[in-house]
Formats: sequence, C-alpha cells, structure tokens
Amino acid sequence: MLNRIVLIGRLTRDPELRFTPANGVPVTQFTIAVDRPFVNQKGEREADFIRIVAWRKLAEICSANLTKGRLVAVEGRLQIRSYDGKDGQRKYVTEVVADTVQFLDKAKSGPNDDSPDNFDADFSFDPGLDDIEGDGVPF
Amino acid sequence: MLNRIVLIGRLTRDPELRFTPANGVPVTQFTIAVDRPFVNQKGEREADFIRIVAWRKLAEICSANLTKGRLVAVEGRLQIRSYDGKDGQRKYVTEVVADTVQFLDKAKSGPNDDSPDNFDADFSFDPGLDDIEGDGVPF
Amino acid sequence: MLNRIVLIGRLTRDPELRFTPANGVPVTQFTIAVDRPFVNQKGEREADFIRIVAWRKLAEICSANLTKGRLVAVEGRLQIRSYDGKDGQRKYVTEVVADTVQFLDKAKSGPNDDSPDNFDADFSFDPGLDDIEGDGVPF
Amino acid sequence: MLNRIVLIGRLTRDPELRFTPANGVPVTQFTIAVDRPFVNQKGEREADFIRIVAWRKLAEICSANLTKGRLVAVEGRLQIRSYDGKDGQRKYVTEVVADTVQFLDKAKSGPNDDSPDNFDADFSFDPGLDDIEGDGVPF
DNA sequence: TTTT
DNA sequence: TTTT
Repeated sequence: MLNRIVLIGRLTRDPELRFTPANGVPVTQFTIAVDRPFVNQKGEREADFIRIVAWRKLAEICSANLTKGRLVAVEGRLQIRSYDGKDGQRKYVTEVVADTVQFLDKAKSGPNDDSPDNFDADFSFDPGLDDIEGDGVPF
Repeated sequence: MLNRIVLIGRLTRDPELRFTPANGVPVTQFTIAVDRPFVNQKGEREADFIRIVAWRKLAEICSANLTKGRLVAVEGRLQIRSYDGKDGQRKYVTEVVADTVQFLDKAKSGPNDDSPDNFDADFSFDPGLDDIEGDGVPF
Repeated sequence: MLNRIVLIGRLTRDPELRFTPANGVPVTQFTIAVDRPFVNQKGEREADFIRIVAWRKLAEICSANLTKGRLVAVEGRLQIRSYDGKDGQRKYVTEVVADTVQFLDKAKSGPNDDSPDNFDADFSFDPGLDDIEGDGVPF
Repeated sequence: MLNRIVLIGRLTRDPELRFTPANGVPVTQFTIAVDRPFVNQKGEREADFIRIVAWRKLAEICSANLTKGRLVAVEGRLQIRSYDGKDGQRKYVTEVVADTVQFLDKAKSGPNDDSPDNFDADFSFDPGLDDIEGDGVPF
C-alpha cells in the first residue's frame, strides 16, 4: 500500500544499459553500498549492498552518467521479484525500483561545476501549475 | 533536491474542493493531526496539525471520500508557499503537496468492506511494464 | 549512509518471538504483504512480501499484539544479512529492521477502541525537552 | 502517528549554537534550500527554504562543522511549534526536528578526504547486537 | 482554530 | 510459501 525508500550510497560498479527483449524498453541495474549507521564489534563500519533498477529515461540518464564510486541518493519502492532459475528453482531478487536518482558528487573529469543534479523517473511531479501556485491565490 | 515526507494522521475537518480561478484546476486542502511520538511533561500526547494540498484527480478523490476524523497516510513534498496578504504583508504557508493519499480506515456509513484504498496523484509510477517484469527475465 | 524505508501492509502470519542464543535478546520476525501501486496486465493487484525484523522491547510488543492479517505501518532500515546455509552455501536475507511499528487497525476481539497505537524501537526520539520546547522560547 | 521527512539541500547561512535558558541544553537552528523538482513557468528552478532544528550532541556537531553553502541530507520529523510573539499574537513556526544530519560535501579547507559523514541525534539505532546479528544465526 |  |  505504502512503500517508500530513500537511500544514499556509492555505486559498486558501472551500470550497464539493457533493453527488454519484448519491447526494447531501456533498463539499468546497479548496486549501491550504503554504510550502516553503526560499527560492528570489531569497530568496522559495514555496508549493505542494495540493488537498484531504473527504467526508461531514468535508465538512460543513469547509465550515461554514473560510474563506479559515484555517490547517489535514490528514492523508490522496494520490490521482490521472482523468476525461475536455470536449475528449475524459483529465485527471488530484492531490489529498489528507482523513481528518482540524484547525483551527489561530480564526475571526476567533468566540467567542474559543483551542484548535484536530480533526475526523475518521469515528469509526473511537475504540477504544471506554477502559474496557479505562484499567483498569490491563498486557496 | 530531495524532499520526501510520509505522514499518518486524522483530518481535523472535511476537505473542501476548489478550482483555480485561471484554469479551473481542482485543488483541495485539509489539515491532519499527527500525534507526536512522545508525551509532554504533563503526560499528554500532543499533535502537529499539518496542512495538506492535493491537486487535480487526487483532489477530487480526497474531497469526495474524506471527512473529519478519517485516518490517512499521505506521501508528498514539503513546500513553503508565499503570497501577499490583504494587509500588504508577505505571508508564508507551509504545506505538504500530496502525491499519494491512502485511506486507512473505512467511512462510518460505507459499504462495509475492510480494505484501505490507495490513490495516487497520477499514474506515473505505473511502469506499464508488468509484461516485462513478470515474464521471468532476470535482467 | 542514509537508509530509510516506510511501509504499510498486512501480516501474512502470526509473528513468533525468539531469543538470541548468546544473549537472550528478544527478536521477532514477520512478513507483511504490501500491495503494489498498480495492477498487472491481468488486472490483478500484486503484492510484495517483505520481511520485517524487530528487536528487544519492540519485538515483544509486536509478538504480543500482532496477528495474521493485521495492518501495520513499519519504519526502518533495509538490511541484507548473510549467513552460511546448512548446504555450505552463503545465503542472503533481505529484511527491514524496524525502528517503529504502528498498528493501524484494531484486533478483532479487543476492547473496542478505535485509535491506532504507535511503538518505537526505543525512546530515543523522546526529546525529554518538552519543558524547553513548550515554554514559549522562540530560539 | 507517523511523521518522517528526508531532505537534501544547502545551508543558507552558518548555524549558530544556543543553549536553552532553563537547562542549558544545546540547540542549533539553520535553514536549508531544497530545490524543487521542476522549473516554474519562467524556466527558473525555485527552492523551498526549510528550517531545521537539532538538539544536544547533534546540535554541537552541526554548529561545529556546517557552514553556509554546505550540502546536507536531513532526516527527521515535521513539527509545528507555537509561541506568543511580543505583539501578543500567537505565532507558528514550522520546522524539521532532525534525527540525523549527513554531510554530503567536504569542507573547503578541510583535510581532503572524500567520504561524507553521518551523524545521529543519538545512538539509539545502534543495535549493540552485531555479535548476534553477525554470528550466522538465521533466526 | 483543530483529529481519535 | 503468503495478507485484505
């Protein structure tokens, strides 16, 4: 019913862009390492390695811009997907379906500006209502 | 950049449906009482009264279904909106622009089913990709 | 670094209370079914079955009060835990470590009041500062 | 009942550390500019200026380390606080009470390491259970 | 100004 | 493996 997750972490490797066989829809998948908020008994900080999936335009932007080690904020929904393995066994994949991915540091060799960028899965949150919201109507 | 809020609370009164003067876009505004997670020094549980705004289809669904006292989960974005008051002073309104509103209890006099309903600001998160996601492709 | 998840769903079965062998710390584990925000191509609403873990006092409260079918809101952190299976293979479990569990409907046979209850993993968010926050100091 | 907000934005000025008159408890307050996820009709990206409050140890860490322009992720709870103004009018302040503040960029003149740091309002989420969680018990 |  |  409600399913919302927000993560900040670093890519463990470069994302790869794929296309679904049936419809040619762009998908990308990558994993981010998210540090735990405490240290273990050996005093080490561990991380959770969380799988992210992005679709369509967001997939293209992510695969074009992200590389191993980049810091990102991801907003999305937790999903458990199942598929049948080659061994005939039912397998389960837990992943975060991203709605938004924000780039929090800058590419090493990029045009050296300093502001993070924000990319949405779609433009749905654009209210197209700024004329309304901005015209002083206190509704 | 990232701005995400999730609330559960009860409507302090019935919502009212309005339409923006310029474009006739449906808007509704209501306030929910969200209990604080602790009691004050008098042992009382206080609440925060948080203003919610919903637009378009979501506005219509909310105003048609919600009434004072109903329990809802709201997902959205925190916004500070300014407008010029009648007294010539700049005023600020803090409110949550809802993306999703979920009805967590049932209307008192409704057809007595028991499952909460979920309504989105738009259908944008519908991937329209179930054919893909469901066909066993482990991508 | 940042890892925050909020879920609303229904228990798939009664939780069971256990105690860690080493220290006797209470743990409970249960799964909630979280409806997806869209229907699949057959027009069916699917759900994600998400594993929740609660520790200590929260574990006790959950196991004492929750039963199959109950509606809850869970706040926590997504964790991927590994352990070595009996077959010598490394296994991975993805689960949400709950900080807060809120009961959103009432037990069927309970003392028939209507307000949801809220339980925290700990009292850490209690600022113990109400004397301060409430005394009109605008800081 | 449930009240959770996650924000990423930049400080609009240096935070200032204060102490409550009654108990000498450290408090800091600052504002972050959070870019909206869309542009207005003039093609400009606007921001919401959101007030943050941190208490005690977190207040000290924030005021000691943060300066105008720094990028932070804030997790907390939305609160509407009231106090009586000098003009005898009841005033309302909307602010986010921070549980966690994460520093997402590095201080300009700092020891040039590259990893963001994470600070909690308290250590309550530290399960102190790593011995348990890590010992291979599949509970 | 407020809900249960 | 699953809830309403």
